Amino acid sequence: MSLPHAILIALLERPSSGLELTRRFDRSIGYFWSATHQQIYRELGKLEAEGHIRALPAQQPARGQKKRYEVLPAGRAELGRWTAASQDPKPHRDAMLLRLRAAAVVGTAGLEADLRRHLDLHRLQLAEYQEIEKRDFPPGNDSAQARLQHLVLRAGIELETFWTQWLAEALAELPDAQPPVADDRP
Amino acid sequence: MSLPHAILIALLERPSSGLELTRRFDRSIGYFWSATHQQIYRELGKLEAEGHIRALPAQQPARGQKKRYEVLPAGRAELGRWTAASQDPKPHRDAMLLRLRAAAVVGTAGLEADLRRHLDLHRLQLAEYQEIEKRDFPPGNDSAQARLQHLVLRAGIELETFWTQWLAEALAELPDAQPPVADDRP
DNA sequence: GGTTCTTGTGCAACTAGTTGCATAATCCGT
DNA sequence: ACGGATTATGCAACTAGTTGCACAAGAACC
Repeated sequence: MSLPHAILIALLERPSSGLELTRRFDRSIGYFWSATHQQIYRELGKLEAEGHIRALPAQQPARGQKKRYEVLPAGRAELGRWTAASQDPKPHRDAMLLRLRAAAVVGTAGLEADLRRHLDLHRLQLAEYQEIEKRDFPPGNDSAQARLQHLVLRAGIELETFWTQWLAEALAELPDAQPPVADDRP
Repeated sequence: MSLPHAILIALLERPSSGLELTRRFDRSIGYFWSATHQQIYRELGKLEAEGHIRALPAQQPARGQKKRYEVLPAGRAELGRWTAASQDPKPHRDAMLLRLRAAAVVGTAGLEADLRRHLDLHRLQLAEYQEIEKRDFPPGNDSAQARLQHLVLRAGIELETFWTQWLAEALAELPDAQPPVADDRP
């Protein structure tokens, strides 16, 4: 039940319209809490009804018109409450690990292509994170806020690093597969 | 849509009743695909209706009676098909990362206790994985099946290792928190 | 020999997330 | 000005997962 809170964070960082939020969920926020535009619009409606956000006054509040939202004090309070509240870690579900375990029983036939594809996807994501790190977190900026944001980004970097290494190992385990192409970026 | 396949894997590894499956989902399989007993019973019903599994003939098929299931050829075929099919990686959602990002905006007050609690939980899980590794994968066993299973377990170990390190770093970032107690197991 | 505890099975309702489509406004070439 | 592409907003139906409870059978209590 965290989508509303993800939206509150995004809106606190910058008031936005539904579409702008959607774009930002495709980038930064979405890296660890993804959402589609349909979910976002639905949630914006609820958050407005609850008095946590409000639409900035616009010319005509009609369909197909941009509507920008900002967070109200009640919304900021709710976010603070949620952040501090104790929450159990959600159980993971990872289909690729499951498929490897299935492969131990029914064989590895047909797995190689998808392992390779996932490896490429994770390498791409890792490169994107490293790009962001270079751009937004040059050494020397040590404000508390920047350090926290950097910490979150580093989680992304380290997780993607893990997956690229693990998938490369998995490919090496396949009986008749070529070893994965080395990642020869600098 | 992978719960039915997780169940097929478990049943191929060993035919079981609903409750036995539930227990195994609390341990091994559940480490990367969790499920409650309600989900499992529902899915067993569907899998039986589809002809993927069948109940081993029992004395009285009454309520409150153990019923053991085994996988039929159609079920094994379906699992093979699913394992080889291309699947997009699911977008991640991690509430703790989201909370840290929220903390960058609304402050870190109240976070410390839960960070510490999660750190303990991950350390516990890591210890459990390492125990399993020591018990089930002594050096020298290099059958293809064992290597694949070990690979999956190592993913769990490395992910938990990452989280314990990351959470310790996060605690170190909190303004007025003590550093996390060192993990002084051997 | 009734009571309560534990084990095993299951339904129903709810919540969160996904997929597919609908609609309005605006921009842009002709 | 007209007609199609793009931008922006949104509803509805579906799927997957969670929560809460119900009920039957046997064990164990005493």
